[in-house]
Amino acid sequence: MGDRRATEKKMVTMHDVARLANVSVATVSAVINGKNGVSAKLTMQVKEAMATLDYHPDLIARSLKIGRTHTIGMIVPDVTNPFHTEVMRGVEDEARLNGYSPMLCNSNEDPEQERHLLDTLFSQRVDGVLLAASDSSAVYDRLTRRRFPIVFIDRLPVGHKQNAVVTDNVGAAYDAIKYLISLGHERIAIIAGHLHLSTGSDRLEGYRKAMQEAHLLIRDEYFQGGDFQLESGYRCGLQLLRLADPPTAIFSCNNKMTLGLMRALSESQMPCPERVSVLSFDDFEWAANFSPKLTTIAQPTHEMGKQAMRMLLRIMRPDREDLGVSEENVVVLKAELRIRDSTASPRS
Amino acid sequence: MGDRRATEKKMVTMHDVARLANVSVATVSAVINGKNGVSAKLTMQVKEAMATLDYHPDLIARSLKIGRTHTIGMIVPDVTNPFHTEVMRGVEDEARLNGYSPMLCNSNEDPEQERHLLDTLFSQRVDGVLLAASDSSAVYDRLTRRRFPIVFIDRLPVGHKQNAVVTDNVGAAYDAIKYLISLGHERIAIIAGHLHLSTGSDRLEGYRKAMQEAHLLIRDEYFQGGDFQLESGYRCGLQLLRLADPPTAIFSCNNKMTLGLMRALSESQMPCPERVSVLSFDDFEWAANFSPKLTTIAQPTHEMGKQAMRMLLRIMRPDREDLGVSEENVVVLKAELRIRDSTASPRS
DNA sequence: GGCCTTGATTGAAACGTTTTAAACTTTCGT
DNA sequence: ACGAAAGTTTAAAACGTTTCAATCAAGGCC
Repeated sequence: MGDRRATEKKMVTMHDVARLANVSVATVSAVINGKNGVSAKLTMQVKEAMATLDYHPDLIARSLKIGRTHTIGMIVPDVTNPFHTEVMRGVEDEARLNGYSPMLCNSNEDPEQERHLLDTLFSQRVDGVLLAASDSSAVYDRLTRRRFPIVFIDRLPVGHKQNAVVTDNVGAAYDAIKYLISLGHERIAIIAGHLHLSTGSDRLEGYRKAMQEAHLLIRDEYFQGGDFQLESGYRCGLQLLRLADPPTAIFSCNNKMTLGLMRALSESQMPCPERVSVLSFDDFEWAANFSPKLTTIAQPTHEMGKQAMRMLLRIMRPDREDLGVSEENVVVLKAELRIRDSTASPRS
Repeated sequence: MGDRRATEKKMVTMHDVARLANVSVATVSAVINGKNGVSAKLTMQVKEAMATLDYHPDLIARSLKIGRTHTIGMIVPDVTNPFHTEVMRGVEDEARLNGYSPMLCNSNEDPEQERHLLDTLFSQRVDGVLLAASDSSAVYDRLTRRRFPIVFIDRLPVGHKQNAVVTDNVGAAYDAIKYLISLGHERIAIIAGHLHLSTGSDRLEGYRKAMQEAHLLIRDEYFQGGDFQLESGYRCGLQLLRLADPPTAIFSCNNKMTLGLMRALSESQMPCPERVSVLSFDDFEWAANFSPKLTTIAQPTHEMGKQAMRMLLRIMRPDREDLGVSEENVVVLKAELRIRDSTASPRS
């Protein structure tokens, strides 16, 4: 033990195993991959050799050879948003169950970075990607032209309805607004998200539908365009509260914006729900401990991740002849309204 | 366009580029890697060829050849915990800045799964890993023996103090308890985390130190052992509240357990801070909107991620002769006490 | 015009696997 | 005993890069 170089970093390879087991690399490969046709004796020898050398197969080399990496990419706009990590959990469970490793990436709600991530993932030869989009449709086209396996999750560019698993956003928003109306609200405002994304536009549509059906006026100043980030919720909230004729209820289109909105409310000393009701998309662990406890629309996050991963697995299967069949390939999940203390009848 | 197989999935390779550019693959490789010594003319030809073919280098093949993947693994016990995703953000920023792609994995606070993840990452030949440990020291030894680049982050098995970036947990806990004492509390309980992890034992130690220094009794029944999960916070909370002589203040050792604790409080109709004060480790975006607004210990999450990634980069550098130098290689960051409304003087 | 030097270009050998086809065994029917 | 058939084992050719060493072209110097 004197001549070892300090920086030795040699990996133990199949050849080492083969040598120790007095066997060819082909045989080693065969036992690793569980091929039958290897005698019990050699199998044993190989297994022992692997154990004593603590051999770990080089997945890089294997991937290069077989052309698949058993790795998938998952791009979300914000890892610190519990909604996305919860669906990530669903994805992960289903992925590992099928021998895939997901790699989570963060686009920061930035189309530029999203494109960059897609390029990187592509270069890393992931077998497919799950995408909670931040961009408009351009990217999608580029990839789909290459028949690259991709499944949209939660949000997708408006106009595309393929390979996606999403919540029934218009239905959920519609039900939520109807609930507010049933409480007696008429001056209902909305803090919307990015309108070029399905989550943004669909939730707005649900709002519109419910309002129109109740013959309620949708005032221009009650529509506030946010961007799903905390800061925009705060800004939009202040705008609404400053109005001469402020709304009695506010529908916020995601959890982060709701958080901003609540800050705006408390800074403005505007009691909720006494003076203004708040109803928010996205339930989260903390919602029930909020002050006040938040009425939310809970999406089936874990299920969403699971379903998306399943769809991706289906698409990635090399033996797919089903591409021409043009099944719609869209899974729509139902959301659930969780009524708590942030909503009440107006002027009660 | 009639003879194309439906399942054609041919990647465009360096050879294709070389052929189109009338050049050898070596030249293509040279221009891709920005080596000098390629004429302007050929450089141009190659770049054009790459563009028209929309060539993306195969990182798998490259990795196999050069023996590095420019990928690192990051294992956290719970992706849905905002603390961990915030440090992940720091890691990510620093990693991408240096050309590394982090892959996030979830051990679910399960040593078994953590071991499995480490094996997988190792087989995937990541260049290093960042680990928020769930296991005791065994794993660490195995890896360190192979000189595998690893940096512990936030939490590490007790007894190990190498290659880690952590918060000054004992200091932070000590200050927090001193603050409670200064408010006049004497019956102070703790909901601790896993004691085989540094975050668990160090925070307990800080608590002990402050109590002893103030000559306050540490009653057995005021110590509750949790496991950093929501459920355990709830359970321990109920235990404490049921005591004949309940504490006037509770120190909860992480955000998830605090959430459980708050549920226990509200179910038991125990007003906070009137009857019992709550002080929690881990600040998070929602803490200030909690009911009541939570007094917390805020760790520098983003900074933590950044520093850890930096340390890993240092360790991964192949030209490291500094291993013998045996520098302690531990970064300790200061936390900050954020006083809000969940703490008050007793019986006020 | 020969001879060196310098710089640009390329052929071919790796990297650690999988896989095909060929080369060995053995068994067995005749 | 002989050959066919069946069952094991292996040599060698990929996979798409990088890189070393060798080739080639072009000046520069006497």
